Amino acid sequence: MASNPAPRWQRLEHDERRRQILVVARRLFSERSYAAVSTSDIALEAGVARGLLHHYFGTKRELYLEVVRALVRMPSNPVPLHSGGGLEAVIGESVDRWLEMLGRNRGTWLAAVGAQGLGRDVEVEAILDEAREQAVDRLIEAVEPYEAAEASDELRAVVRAYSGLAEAASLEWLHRSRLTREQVHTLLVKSFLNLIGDVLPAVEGESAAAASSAPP
Amino acid sequence: MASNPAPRWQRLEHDERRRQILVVARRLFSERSYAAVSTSDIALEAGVARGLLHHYFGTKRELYLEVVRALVRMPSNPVPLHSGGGLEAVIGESVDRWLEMLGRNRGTWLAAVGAQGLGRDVEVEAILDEAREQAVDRLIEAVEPYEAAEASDELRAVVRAYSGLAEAASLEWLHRSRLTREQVHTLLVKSFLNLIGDVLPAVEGESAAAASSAPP
DNA sequence: GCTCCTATTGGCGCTCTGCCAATTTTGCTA
DNA sequence: TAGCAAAATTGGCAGAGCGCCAATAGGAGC
Repeated sequence: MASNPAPRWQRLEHDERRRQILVVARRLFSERSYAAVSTSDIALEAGVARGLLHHYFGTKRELYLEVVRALVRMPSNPVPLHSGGGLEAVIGESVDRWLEMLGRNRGTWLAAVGAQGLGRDVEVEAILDEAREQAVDRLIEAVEPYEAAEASDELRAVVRAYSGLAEAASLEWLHRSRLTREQVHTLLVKSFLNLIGDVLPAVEGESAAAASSAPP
Repeated sequence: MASNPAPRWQRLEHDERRRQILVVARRLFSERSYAAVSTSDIALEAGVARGLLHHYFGTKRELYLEVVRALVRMPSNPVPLHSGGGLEAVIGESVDRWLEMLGRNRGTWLAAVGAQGLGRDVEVEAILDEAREQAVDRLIEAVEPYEAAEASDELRAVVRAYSGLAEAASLEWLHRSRLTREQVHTLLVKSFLNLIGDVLPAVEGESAAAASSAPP
């Protein structure tokens, strides 16, 4: 008898179990720092044995990097929608969509960009940097129709600087509450137009001056 | 007969030994991540026993926080010199001094602002945030003579956003090399003037509009 | 030269990570 | 429907790092 001993644990499909562990890890790593989260914590909350984490992800660090990769898939900068209208309209809409995304994913975004430590973690840095660079790409695509010249290194750098402004301004809204959403919107749109229309030409002028002074 | 057995170790004064350990820790924590640096590493390179670290700093984390505190004492944003002249001259000089500081402390600054991880480390965050807020204070002091109204929350927020722009732009110079020092200078000065002269009024207008629409 | 103060060492116990063999579950087949 | 084999899952072992504390050893003062 006892023909049906209740299974002590359930056997899940590879991807499903993997996803389940990632969800728990993502939450814990967003709440506390890397060092403050032990693999036992993750295993406990996921309801599995600690060894299973290593079966799926190899090391704790690999699991962590996987979480980071999943997190930065969320846009981290204003992403344009390719609609008609003038440059201001395009940028205004991009900023709007971005702010709406931030409002929905407040906690996650704060965890992704708000944390700063010391000591360069080249792998994490590379992941975050690539995500930001992609955001720059998309923003540049939106600007290109309105820019006579092709995308220069200077344009990329200026847009990248703008993304730093955008992140800091968004923190003022979500974290410090010194700006409203509407104010951030205004700040980002006007700043972008100024950067493209006024600052960028001056910066490119510097470069031309440097280049023309080099030859004899 | 061996009347002078050479001392196996030297006994240093409290502050001196503490400083010596901090120097080593600062270097290692700047090179690698927190987890990748063991207290044994630090003790070994400092030429002391591991237990001594705990005698001076309590825990590894305390030592780490001490290093962070020492690092952010370096200005992390353009700091104005209180000279005469117009707003543009003041800002130009501030930016210039800041870029010079960056050139001298390239590695240290990159370690301090370049590293981003995941998971909020509230203590580290607080230290870095306070340093940035102080930079905002000093920048505002420089602007105040040229601003009619007193320092508003909006002004603080806009300057804080500017510091995000400044950090990102500086990374373009020091890390990615897509901008020259002169270009960063131009970018920062013109952006600041635009932010204060053009963007800030618009942002403050938003606030007034919101306030006046609230009462019946 | 002796003594006392305290800087410094060395080692114990605990937790955490990485690894691997043993065990259990479950789909498939005869 | 019972048995088989593949794969998921567990549990425990070994090594490393951290926190702590009693014991030791410079070295300054008397």
